Amino acid sequence: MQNKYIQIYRDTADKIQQGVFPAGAKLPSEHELMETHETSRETIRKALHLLAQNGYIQKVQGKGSIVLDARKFDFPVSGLVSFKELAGTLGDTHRTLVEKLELGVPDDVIQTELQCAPDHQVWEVHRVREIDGEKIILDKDYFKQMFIDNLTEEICRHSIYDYIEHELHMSISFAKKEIVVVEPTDEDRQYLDLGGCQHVVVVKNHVYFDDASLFQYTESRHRPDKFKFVDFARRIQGGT
Amino acid sequence: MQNKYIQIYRDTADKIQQGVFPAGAKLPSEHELMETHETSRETIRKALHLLAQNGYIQKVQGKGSIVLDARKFDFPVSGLVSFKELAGTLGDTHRTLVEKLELGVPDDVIQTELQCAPDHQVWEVHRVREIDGEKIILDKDYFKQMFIDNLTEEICRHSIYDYIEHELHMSISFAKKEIVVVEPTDEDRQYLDLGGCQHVVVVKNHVYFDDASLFQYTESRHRPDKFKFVDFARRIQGGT
DNA sequence: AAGTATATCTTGTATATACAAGATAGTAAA
DNA sequence: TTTACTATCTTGTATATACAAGATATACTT
Repeated sequence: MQNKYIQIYRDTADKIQQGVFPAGAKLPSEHELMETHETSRETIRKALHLLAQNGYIQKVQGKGSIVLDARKFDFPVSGLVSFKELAGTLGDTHRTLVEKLELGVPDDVIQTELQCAPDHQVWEVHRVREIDGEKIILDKDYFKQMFIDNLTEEICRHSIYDYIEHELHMSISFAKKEIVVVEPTDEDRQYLDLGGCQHVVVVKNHVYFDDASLFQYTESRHRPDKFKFVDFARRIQGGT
Repeated sequence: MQNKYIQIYRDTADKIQQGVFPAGAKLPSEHELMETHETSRETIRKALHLLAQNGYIQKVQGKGSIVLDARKFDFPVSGLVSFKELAGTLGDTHRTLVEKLELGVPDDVIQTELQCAPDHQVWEVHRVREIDGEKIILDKDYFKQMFIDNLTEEICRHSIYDYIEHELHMSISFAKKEIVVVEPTDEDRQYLDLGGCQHVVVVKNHVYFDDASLFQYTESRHRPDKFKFVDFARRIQGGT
Protein backbone atom coordinates (compact mmCIF):
# COMPACT_ATOMS: atom_id res chain seq x y z
CA MET A 1 0.00 0.00 0.00
CA GLN A 2 2.90 2.33 -0.61
CA ASN A 3 5.29 3.38 -3.29
CA LYS A 4 5.05 1.47 -6.49
CA TYR A 5 8.78 1.20 -7.07
CA ILE A 6 9.45 -0.10 -3.57
CA GLN A 7 6.69 -2.65 -3.96
CA ILE A 8 8.21 -3.81 -7.24
CA TYR A 9 11.63 -3.89 -5.60
CA ARG A 10 10.42 -6.04 -2.72
CA ASP A 11 8.38 -8.26 -4.99
CA THR A 12 11.34 -8.90 -7.27
CA ALA A 13 13.82 -9.30 -4.40
CA ASP A 14 11.53 -11.94 -2.88
CA LYS A 15 11.29 -13.75 -6.20
CA ILE A 16 15.07 -13.78 -6.50
CA GLN A 17 15.49 -15.17 -3.00
CA GLN A 18 12.84 -17.79 -3.65
CA GLY A 19 14.55 -18.85 -6.85
CA VAL A 20 11.80 -17.74 -9.21
CA PHE A 21 14.59 -15.77 -10.87
CA PRO A 22 17.64 -17.99 -10.34
CA ALA A 23 21.20 -16.71 -10.16
CA GLY A 24 22.76 -16.22 -13.57
CA ALA A 25 19.41 -15.83 -15.31
CA LYS A 26 18.17 -12.60 -16.82
CA LEU A 27 15.28 -10.61 -15.46
CA PRO A 28 12.51 -9.69 -17.90
CA SER A 29 13.39 -6.55 -19.82
CA GLU A 30 12.34 -3.16 -18.51
CA HIS A 31 9.68 -3.05 -21.20
CA GLU A 32 8.22 -6.38 -20.14
CA LEU A 33 8.30 -5.49 -16.43
CA MET A 34 6.60 -2.24 -17.39
CA GLU A 35 3.67 -4.16 -18.81
CA THR A 36 3.41 -6.85 -16.14
CA HIS A 37 3.43 -4.22 -13.40
CA GLU A 38 1.36 -1.77 -15.41
CA THR A 39 3.61 1.18 -14.79
CA SER A 40 6.09 3.45 -16.50
CA ARG A 41 9.67 2.62 -17.40
CA GLU A 42 11.18 5.11 -14.94
CA THR A 43 9.34 3.43 -12.06
CA ILE A 44 10.70 0.05 -13.14
CA ARG A 45 14.16 1.56 -13.41
CA LYS A 46 13.96 2.90 -9.86
CA ALA A 47 13.12 -0.58 -8.59
CA LEU A 48 15.93 -2.16 -10.63
CA HIS A 49 18.35 0.47 -9.33
CA LEU A 50 17.49 -0.55 -5.77
CA LEU A 51 18.01 -4.20 -6.63
CA ALA A 52 21.41 -3.42 -8.14
CA GLN A 53 22.39 -1.27 -5.16
CA ASN A 54 21.59 -4.07 -2.74
CA GLY A 55 23.43 -6.74 -4.66
CA TYR A 56 20.51 -8.64 -6.17
CA ILE A 57 21.19 -7.91 -9.83
CA GLN A 58 23.78 -6.48 -12.17
CA LYS A 59 22.58 -4.27 -15.01
CA VAL A 60 24.41 -4.57 -18.31
CA GLN A 61 23.74 -2.01 -21.02
CA GLY A 62 22.29 -3.52 -24.14
CA LYS A 63 21.84 -6.90 -22.52
CA GLY A 64 19.61 -6.76 -19.48
CA SER A 65 19.62 -7.38 -15.74
CA ILE A 66 21.53 -10.45 -14.57
CA VAL A 67 20.52 -12.06 -11.30
CA LEU A 68 23.43 -12.37 -8.88
CA ASP A 69 24.04 -15.15 -6.40
CA ALA A 70 22.36 -13.99 -3.20
CA ARG A 71 23.33 -16.99 -1.10
CA LYS A 72 26.29 -15.08 0.23
CA PHE A 73 23.86 -13.00 2.20
CA ASP A 74 23.09 -15.77 4.63
CA PHE A 75 24.85 -13.82 7.35
CA PRO A 76 23.78 -10.21 7.03
CA VAL A 77 25.87 -8.34 9.54
CA SER A 78 26.23 -5.77 6.82
CA GLY A 79 23.89 -2.88 6.40
CA LEU A 80 21.83 -2.11 9.44
CA VAL A 81 20.72 -5.27 11.15
CA SER A 82 20.04 -5.66 14.84
CA PHE A 83 21.06 -8.69 16.85
CA LYS A 84 17.42 -9.74 17.11
CA GLU A 85 17.06 -9.90 13.32
CA LEU A 86 20.44 -11.57 13.00
CA ALA A 87 19.79 -14.24 15.60
CA GLY A 88 16.50 -14.97 13.87
CA THR A 89 18.22 -15.83 10.61
CA LEU A 90 20.76 -17.98 12.39
CA GLY A 91 18.07 -20.03 14.07
CA ASP A 92 20.34 -20.85 16.97
CA THR A 93 19.37 -20.86 20.60
CA HIS A 94 20.20 -17.39 21.76
CA ARG A 95 19.70 -15.31 24.86
CA THR A 96 20.22 -11.67 25.78
CA LEU A 97 21.42 -10.77 29.27
CA VAL A 98 20.93 -7.15 30.30
CA GLU A 99 23.91 -6.41 32.53
CA LYS A 100 23.41 -2.67 32.83
CA LEU A 101 20.59 -0.17 32.27
CA GLU A 102 21.29 3.31 33.53
CA LEU A 103 20.36 6.89 32.79
CA GLY A 104 23.02 9.45 33.54
CA VAL A 105 25.77 11.74 32.26
CA PRO A 106 28.37 9.76 30.32
CA ASP A 107 32.13 10.17 30.39
CA ASP A 108 34.13 12.33 28.00
CA VAL A 109 34.66 9.64 25.40
CA ILE A 110 30.97 8.94 24.99
CA GLN A 111 30.13 12.64 25.06
CA THR A 112 32.44 13.09 22.12
CA GLU A 113 31.09 10.09 20.25
CA LEU A 114 27.50 11.23 20.75
CA GLN A 115 28.33 14.89 20.17
CA CYS A 116 26.26 15.95 23.15
CA ALA A 117 26.62 18.66 25.79
CA PRO A 118 28.19 17.81 29.20
CA ASP A 119 24.80 17.98 30.94
CA HIS A 120 22.88 15.75 28.55
CA GLN A 121 21.33 12.60 29.95
CA VAL A 122 22.24 9.39 28.15
CA TRP A 123 20.95 5.85 28.47
CA GLU A 124 23.71 3.33 28.95
CA VAL A 125 22.83 -0.27 28.18
CA HIS A 126 25.14 -3.26 28.42
CA ARG A 127 23.90 -6.50 26.95
CA VAL A 128 25.61 -9.86 26.67
CA ARG A 129 24.59 -12.04 23.73
CA GLU A 130 24.69 -15.73 24.38
CA ILE A 131 24.53 -18.22 21.51
CA ASP A 132 24.44 -21.96 22.15
CA GLY A 133 25.39 -21.37 25.78
CA GLU A 134 28.45 -19.27 24.99
CA LYS A 135 28.73 -15.57 25.73
CA ILE A 136 29.90 -14.28 22.38
CA ILE A 137 29.06 -10.59 22.11
CA LEU A 138 29.06 -7.66 24.51
CA ASP A 139 26.93 -4.78 23.24
CA LYS A 140 27.46 -1.41 24.87
CA ASP A 141 24.77 1.00 23.70
CA TYR A 142 24.45 4.72 24.41
CA PHE A 143 21.19 6.51 23.54
CA LYS A 144 20.44 10.18 23.90
CA GLN A 145 17.61 10.60 26.38
CA MET A 146 16.09 13.44 24.36
CA PHE A 147 15.02 10.83 21.82
CA ILE A 148 14.04 8.00 24.14
CA ASP A 149 12.11 8.87 27.29
CA ASN A 150 11.72 5.51 28.86
CA LEU A 151 13.67 2.29 28.54
CA THR A 152 12.91 -0.91 30.40
CA GLU A 153 14.85 -4.11 30.86
CA GLU A 154 12.09 -5.86 28.98
CA ILE A 155 12.61 -3.67 25.92
CA CYS A 156 16.37 -4.20 26.11
CA ARG A 157 15.98 -7.95 26.27
CA HIS A 158 13.68 -7.91 23.27
CA SER A 159 14.82 -5.37 20.66
CA ILE A 160 15.46 -1.69 21.14
CA TYR A 161 15.28 -1.12 17.40
CA ASP A 162 11.83 -2.65 17.26
CA TYR A 163 10.74 -0.36 20.10
CA ILE A 164 12.15 2.74 18.40
CA GLU A 165 10.63 2.01 15.00
CA HIS A 166 7.28 0.51 15.95
CA GLU A 167 6.48 2.17 19.28
CA LEU A 168 8.17 5.53 19.02
CA HIS A 169 7.70 5.63 15.24
CA MET A 170 11.11 7.08 14.60
CA SER A 171 12.90 6.05 11.47
CA ILE A 172 16.48 4.87 11.54
CA SER A 173 18.20 5.96 8.37
CA PHE A 174 21.92 5.33 8.21
CA ALA A 175 24.99 4.39 10.22
CA LYS A 176 28.72 4.84 10.18
CA LYS A 177 30.54 1.67 11.11
CA GLU A 178 34.13 1.11 12.14
CA ILE A 179 35.70 -2.26 12.76
CA VAL A 180 38.91 -2.61 14.74
CA VAL A 181 40.64 -5.35 16.72
CA VAL A 182 41.88 -4.59 20.23
CA GLU A 183 43.06 -6.32 23.37
CA PRO A 184 40.23 -7.36 25.71
CA THR A 185 39.45 -5.07 28.64
CA ASP A 186 38.71 -6.39 32.13
CA GLU A 187 35.05 -5.87 31.30
CA ASP A 188 35.37 -8.05 28.19
CA ARG A 189 37.02 -10.79 30.24
CA GLN A 190 34.35 -10.49 32.90
CA TYR A 191 31.31 -10.77 30.68
CA LEU A 192 32.46 -12.82 27.68
CA ASP A 193 33.60 -16.43 27.35
CA LEU A 194 36.88 -15.47 25.72
CA GLY A 195 38.67 -18.73 26.43
CA GLY A 196 42.16 -17.29 26.25
CA CYS A 197 41.58 -15.13 23.17
CA GLN A 198 43.97 -12.20 23.19
CA HIS A 199 41.79 -10.04 20.95
CA VAL A 200 38.23 -8.83 20.62
CA VAL A 201 36.68 -7.43 17.46
CA VAL A 202 35.01 -4.10 18.11
CA VAL A 203 32.32 -2.78 15.80
CA LYS A 204 31.73 0.88 16.55
CA ASN A 205 28.46 2.24 15.26
CA HIS A 206 27.08 5.74 14.97
CA VAL A 207 23.39 5.54 14.16
CA TYR A 208 21.37 8.41 12.70
CA PHE A 209 17.70 9.21 12.16
CA ASP A 210 16.04 10.30 8.93
CA ASP A 211 16.73 13.95 9.69
CA ALA A 212 20.47 13.25 10.09
CA SER A 213 20.37 13.62 13.88
CA LEU A 214 22.76 11.32 15.72
CA PHE A 215 20.96 9.41 18.43
CA GLN A 216 23.00 6.33 19.26
CA TYR A 217 26.55 5.17 19.69
CA THR A 218 27.21 1.46 20.00
CA GLU A 219 30.22 -0.70 20.63
CA SER A 220 29.65 -4.31 19.73
CA ARG A 221 32.49 -6.40 21.12
CA HIS A 222 32.85 -9.85 19.58
CA ARG A 223 34.87 -12.94 20.34
CA PRO A 224 37.14 -13.08 17.28
CA ASP A 225 36.55 -16.70 16.31
CA LYS A 226 32.79 -16.12 16.19
CA PHE A 227 32.94 -12.92 14.22
CA LYS A 228 31.98 -12.56 10.58
CA PHE A 229 31.15 -9.50 8.51
CA VAL A 230 29.84 -9.58 4.97
CA ASP A 231 29.50 -6.64 2.66
CA PHE A 232 28.47 -5.86 -0.87
CA ALA A 233 30.30 -2.91 -2.34
CA ARG A 234 29.85 -1.19 -5.66
CA ARG A 235 32.65 0.76 -7.25
CA ILE A 236 31.98 4.41 -6.72
CA GLN A 237 30.52 5.89 -9.86
CA GLY A 238 32.76 8.60 -11.12
CA GLY A 239 35.50 7.78 -8.64
CA THR A 240 38.78 9.61 -8.23
CA MET B 1 33.53 15.27 -20.43
CA GLN B 2 31.02 12.62 -19.47
CA ASN B 3 27.62 12.34 -17.92
CA LYS B 4 26.18 15.48 -16.55
CA TYR B 5 24.91 13.94 -13.33
CA ILE B 6 28.24 12.31 -12.55
CA GLN B 7 30.02 15.57 -13.21
CA ILE B 8 27.66 17.36 -10.83
CA TYR B 9 28.15 14.55 -8.28
CA ARG B 10 31.93 14.84 -8.42
CA ASP B 11 31.85 18.60 -8.40
CA THR B 12 29.62 18.68 -5.33
CA ALA B 13 31.51 15.89 -3.55
CA ASP B 14 34.73 17.83 -4.06
CA LYS B 15 33.15 20.98 -2.69
CA ILE B 16 31.97 19.09 0.40
CA GLN B 17 35.41 17.64 1.01
CA GLN B 18 37.01 21.04 0.51
CA GLY B 19 34.62 22.60 2.99
CA VAL B 20 32.81 24.83 0.52
CA PHE B 21 29.70 23.11 1.83
CA PRO B 22 30.58 22.44 5.49
CA ALA B 23 29.12 19.59 7.54
CA GLY B 24 25.74 20.45 8.99
CA ALA B 25 24.98 23.07 6.36
CA LYS B 26 22.32 22.70 3.71
CA LEU B 27 23.05 22.34 0.03
CA PRO B 28 21.31 24.73 -2.34
CA SER B 29 17.84 23.49 -3.21
CA GLU B 30 17.28 21.28 -6.23
CA HIS B 31 15.75 24.25 -8.01
CA GLU B 32 18.79 26.42 -7.36
CA LEU B 33 21.24 23.68 -8.37
CA MET B 34 19.13 23.23 -11.48
CA GLU B 35 19.79 26.81 -12.48
CA THR B 36 23.45 26.99 -11.50
CA HIS B 37 24.20 23.81 -13.44
CA GLU B 38 21.79 24.69 -16.24
CA THR B 39 20.10 21.32 -16.29
CA SER B 40 16.85 19.60 -15.40
CA ARG B 41 15.66 18.65 -11.94
CA GLU B 42 15.91 14.91 -12.54
CA THR B 43 19.57 15.23 -13.45
CA ILE B 44 20.21 17.14 -10.23
CA ARG B 45 18.28 14.51 -8.33
CA LYS B 46 20.45 11.74 -9.79
CA ALA B 47 23.56 13.53 -8.60
CA LEU B 48 22.08 14.11 -5.14
CA HIS B 49 21.07 10.46 -4.94
CA LEU B 50 24.66 9.45 -5.56
CA LEU B 51 25.85 11.85 -2.88
CA ALA B 52 23.37 10.39 -0.41
CA GLN B 53 24.31 6.83 -1.32
CA ASN B 54 27.96 7.52 -0.69
CA GLY B 55 27.43 9.23 2.64
CA TYR B 56 28.02 12.83 1.64
CA ILE B 57 24.53 14.18 2.32
CA GLN B 58 21.23 13.27 3.89
CA LYS B 59 18.07 14.27 2.06
CA VAL B 60 15.11 15.35 4.17
CA GLN B 61 11.76 15.80 2.52
CA GLY B 62 10.44 19.32 2.74
CA LYS B 63 13.71 20.61 4.12
CA GLY B 64 16.62 19.99 1.82
CA SER B 65 19.95 18.19 1.64
CA ILE B 66 22.06 18.28 4.79
CA VAL B 67 25.82 17.89 4.44
CA LEU B 68 27.19 15.05 6.56
CA ASP B 69 30.56 14.92 8.25
CA ALA B 70 32.88 13.50 5.62
CA ARG B 71 35.88 13.02 7.90
CA LYS B 72 35.08 9.33 7.89
CA PHE B 73 36.94 9.20 4.58
CA ASP B 74 40.27 9.40 6.33
CA PHE B 75 40.69 5.65 6.02
CA PRO B 76 38.67 4.34 3.12
CA VAL B 77 39.06 0.58 3.29
CA SER B 78 35.37 0.49 2.54
CA GLY B 79 34.00 0.27 -0.94
CA LEU B 80 36.49 -0.81 -3.53
CA VAL B 81 39.86 0.71 -2.86
CA SER B 82 43.19 -0.79 -3.79
CA PHE B 83 46.23 -0.69 -1.55
CA LYS B 84 47.85 1.81 -3.90
CA GLU B 85 45.03 4.27 -3.48
CA LEU B 86 44.89 3.60 0.24
CA ALA B 87 48.60 4.06 0.83
CA GLY B 88 48.42 7.32 -1.09
CA THR B 89 45.88 8.78 1.32
CA LEU B 90 47.87 7.61 4.32
CA GLY B 91 50.97 9.37 3.08
CA ASP B 92 53.21 6.94 4.91
CA THR B 93 56.33 5.38 3.58
CA HIS B 94 55.13 2.18 2.04
CA ARG B 95 56.55 -0.60 -0.06
CA THR B 96 55.17 -3.60 -1.89
CA LEU B 97 57.16 -6.83 -2.02
CA VAL B 98 56.12 -9.33 -4.68
CA GLU B 99 56.78 -12.72 -3.08
CA LYS B 100 55.08 -14.85 -5.70
CA LEU B 101 53.93 -14.47 -9.31
CA GLU B 102 52.87 -17.69 -10.96
CA LEU B 103 50.53 -18.90 -13.67
CA GLY B 104 49.06 -22.34 -13.15
CA VAL B 105 46.15 -24.48 -12.08
CA PRO B 106 45.04 -23.59 -8.55
CA ASP B 107 43.97 -25.95 -5.78
CA ASP B 108 40.38 -26.97 -5.08
CA VAL B 109 39.65 -24.14 -2.66
CA ILE B 110 40.61 -21.46 -5.14
CA GLN B 111 38.82 -23.26 -7.98
CA THR B 112 35.65 -23.10 -5.92
CA GLU B 113 36.14 -19.47 -4.96
CA LEU B 114 36.80 -18.47 -8.57
CA GLN B 115 34.11 -20.80 -9.93
CA CYS B 116 36.40 -22.00 -12.68
CA ALA B 117 36.95 -25.36 -14.39
CA PRO B 118 39.77 -27.68 -13.18
CA ASP B 119 41.89 -26.92 -16.27
CA HIS B 120 41.67 -23.13 -16.13
CA GLN B 121 44.89 -21.21 -15.75
CA VAL B 122 44.98 -18.75 -12.89
CA TRP B 123 47.50 -16.10 -11.91
CA GLU B 124 48.60 -16.36 -8.30
CA VAL B 125 50.16 -13.27 -6.79
CA HIS B 126 51.44 -12.90 -3.26
CA ARG B 127 52.34 -9.43 -2.12
CA VAL B 128 53.57 -8.18 1.22
CA ARG B 129 52.67 -4.62 2.15
CA GLU B 130 55.20 -2.82 4.25
CA ILE B 131 54.34 0.41 6.03
CA ASP B 132 56.95 2.32 8.00
CA GLY B 133 59.26 -0.67 7.85
CA GLU B 134 56.73 -3.14 9.21
CA LYS B 135 55.21 -5.94 7.16
CA ILE B 136 51.54 -5.43 7.89
CA ILE B 137 49.50 -7.01 5.13
CA LEU B 138 49.81 -10.16 3.05
CA ASP B 139 47.70 -9.97 -0.12
CA LYS B 140 47.04 -13.24 -1.91
CA ASP B 141 45.43 -12.53 -5.28
CA TYR B 142 44.04 -14.99 -7.81
CA PHE B 143 43.16 -13.76 -11.30
CA LYS B 144 41.59 -15.76 -14.09
CA GLN B 145 44.03 -15.89 -16.98
CA MET B 146 41.21 -15.61 -19.52
CA PHE B 147 40.88 -11.98 -18.48
CA ILE B 148 44.53 -11.09 -17.99
CA ASP B 149 47.05 -12.35 -20.55
CA ASN B 150 50.24 -11.02 -19.14
CA LEU B 151 51.26 -9.99 -15.67
CA THR B 152 54.69 -8.73 -14.69
CA GLU B 153 56.33 -8.13 -11.37
CA GLU B 154 56.48 -4.47 -12.27
CA ILE B 155 52.69 -4.31 -12.64
CA CYS B 156 52.21 -6.15 -9.34
CA ARG B 157 54.52 -3.78 -7.51
CA HIS B 158 52.67 -0.81 -8.91
CA SER B 159 48.91 -1.47 -9.05
CA ILE B 160 47.13 -4.30 -10.77
CA TYR B 161 43.87 -2.38 -10.64
CA ASP B 162 45.44 0.51 -12.49
CA TYR B 163 46.69 -1.90 -15.13
CA ILE B 164 43.28 -3.54 -15.54
CA GLU B 165 41.34 -0.32 -15.76
CA HIS B 166 43.73 1.90 -17.72
CA GLU B 167 45.68 -0.59 -19.86
CA LEU B 168 43.21 -3.40 -20.43
CA HIS B 169 40.26 -1.00 -20.26
CA MET B 170 38.11 -3.38 -18.28
CA SER B 171 35.75 -1.93 -15.75
CA ILE B 172 35.60 -3.24 -12.20
CA SER B 173 32.06 -3.01 -10.98
CA PHE B 174 31.38 -4.60 -7.60
CA ALA B 175 32.74 -6.89 -4.92
CA LYS B 176 31.54 -9.17 -2.18
CA LYS B 177 33.60 -8.82 0.97
CA GLU B 178 33.84 -11.05 3.99
CA ILE B 179 35.83 -10.26 7.11
CA VAL B 180 36.84 -12.97 9.55
CA VAL B 181 39.51 -13.42 12.20
CA VAL B 182 41.61 -16.59 12.18
CA GLU B 183 44.81 -18.01 13.62
CA PRO B 184 47.93 -17.19 11.60
CA THR B 185 49.20 -19.81 9.18
CA ASP B 186 52.88 -20.63 8.79
CA GLU B 187 52.81 -18.46 5.71
CA ASP B 188 51.45 -15.54 7.72
CA ARG B 189 54.20 -15.98 10.29
CA GLN B 190 56.82 -16.23 7.55
CA TYR B 191 55.91 -13.11 5.65
CA LEU B 192 54.38 -10.77 8.26
CA ASP B 193 55.82 -9.05 11.30
CA LEU B 194 53.20 -10.49 13.63
CA GLY B 195 55.13 -9.92 16.84
CA GLY B 196 53.36 -12.61 18.80
CA CYS B 197 49.84 -11.80 17.58
CA GLN B 198 47.68 -14.89 17.78
CA HIS B 199 45.22 -13.69 15.17
CA VAL B 200 45.15 -12.26 11.67
CA VAL B 201 42.21 -10.41 10.14
CA VAL B 202 41.29 -11.88 6.76
CA VAL B 203 39.36 -9.84 4.22
CA LYS B 204 38.09 -12.14 1.49
CA ASN B 205 37.12 -10.42 -1.70
CA HIS B 206 35.27 -11.60 -4.79
CA VAL B 207 35.64 -8.98 -7.49
CA TYR B 208 33.40 -8.73 -10.55
CA PHE B 209 33.44 -6.88 -13.86
CA ASP B 210 30.66 -4.75 -15.34
CA ASP B 211 29.10 -7.77 -17.02
CA ALA B 212 28.87 -9.65 -13.70
CA SER B 213 31.72 -12.01 -14.57
CA LEU B 214 33.87 -13.01 -11.60
CA PHE B 215 37.52 -12.43 -12.35
CA GLN B 216 39.38 -12.18 -9.08
CA TYR B 217 39.50 -13.69 -5.63
CA THR B 218 41.64 -12.00 -2.99
CA GLU B 219 42.60 -12.73 0.57
CA SER B 220 43.98 -9.72 2.34
CA ARG B 221 45.58 -10.85 5.59
CA HIS B 222 46.17 -8.08 8.12
CA ARG B 223 47.99 -7.78 11.40
CA PRO B 224 45.07 -7.17 13.79
CA ASP B 225 46.43 -4.12 15.59
CA LYS B 226 46.92 -2.32 12.27
CA PHE B 227 43.54 -3.20 10.83
CA LYS B 228 40.67 -0.78 10.45
CA PHE B 229 37.55 -0.96 8.34
CA VAL B 230 35.07 1.85 7.92
CA ASP B 231 31.71 1.63 6.30
CA PHE B 232 28.71 3.78 5.58
CA ALA B 233 25.46 1.85 5.54
CA ARG B 234 21.98 3.00 4.68
CA ARG B 235 18.95 1.22 6.03
CA ILE B 236 17.53 -0.89 3.25
CA GLN B 237 14.59 0.87 1.69
CA GLY B 238 11.51 -1.23 2.09
CA GLY B 239 13.26 -3.71 4.33
CA THR B 240 11.68 -6.69 6.02
C1' DA C 1 32.14 -19.41 -45.96
C1' DA C 2 33.17 -15.07 -44.27
C1' DG C 3 32.40 -10.60 -43.59
C1' DT C 4 29.21 -6.45 -43.71
C1' DA C 5 25.38 -3.81 -43.25
C1' DT C 6 20.88 -3.27 -41.16
C1' DA C 7 17.03 -3.68 -38.30
C1' DT C 8 15.79 -4.28 -33.74
C1' DC C 9 16.25 -5.46 -29.28
C1' DT C 10 18.32 -3.99 -24.86
C1' DT C 11 19.69 -0.32 -21.22
C1' DG C 12 21.54 4.73 -20.41
C1' DT C 13 20.91 9.75 -20.35
C1' DA C 14 18.36 14.06 -20.44
C1' DT C 15 14.34 16.56 -20.40
C1' DA C 16 9.45 17.98 -19.14
C1' DT C 17 5.16 17.94 -16.56
C1' DA C 18 1.94 16.99 -12.88
C1' DC C 19 0.76 16.24 -8.44
C1' DA C 20 1.70 14.50 -3.49
C1' DA C 21 3.69 15.38 0.90
C1' DG C 22 6.54 17.50 4.46
C1' DA C 23 8.27 22.03 6.44
C1' DT C 24 7.93 26.87 7.32
C1' DA C 25 6.68 31.49 7.66
C1' DG C 26 3.25 34.77 7.66
C1' DT C 27 -1.58 36.10 8.24
C1' DA C 28 -5.95 36.07 10.09
C1' DA C 29 -9.22 34.61 13.45
C1' DA C 30 -10.37 33.20 18.12
C1' DT D 1 -1.48 35.61 23.01
C1' DT D 2 -2.67 31.63 21.05
C1' DT D 3 -4.50 29.00 17.53
C1' DA D 4 -5.62 27.90 12.91
C1' DC D 5 -5.26 28.57 8.22
C1' DT D 6 -2.92 29.54 4.02
C1' DA D 7 0.57 30.47 0.75
C1' DT D 8 4.81 28.85 -0.54
C1' DC D 9 8.95 26.79 -0.12
C1' DT D 10 11.16 22.20 -0.02
C1' DT D 11 11.70 17.11 -1.65
C1' DG D 12 9.13 12.63 -3.32
C1' DT D 13 6.57 9.95 -6.77
C1' DA D 14 4.74 8.86 -11.33
C1' DT D 15 4.41 9.60 -16.00
C1' DA D 16 5.91 10.66 -20.91
C1' DT D 17 9.09 11.54 -24.65
C1' DA D 18 13.38 11.71 -27.23
C1' DC D 19 17.61 10.19 -28.39
C1' DA D 20 22.25 7.77 -27.39
C1' DA D 21 24.75 3.58 -26.98
C1' DG D 22 25.63 -1.36 -26.49
C1' DA D 23 24.24 -6.15 -28.05
C1' DT D 24 22.32 -9.40 -31.25
C1' DA D 25 20.23 -11.72 -34.90
C1' DT D 26 19.06 -11.51 -39.77
C1' DA D 27 19.76 -10.83 -44.40
C1' DC D 28 22.81 -9.52 -47.86
C1' DT D 29 27.08 -9.04 -50.23
C1' DT D 30 31.57 -10.51 -51.33
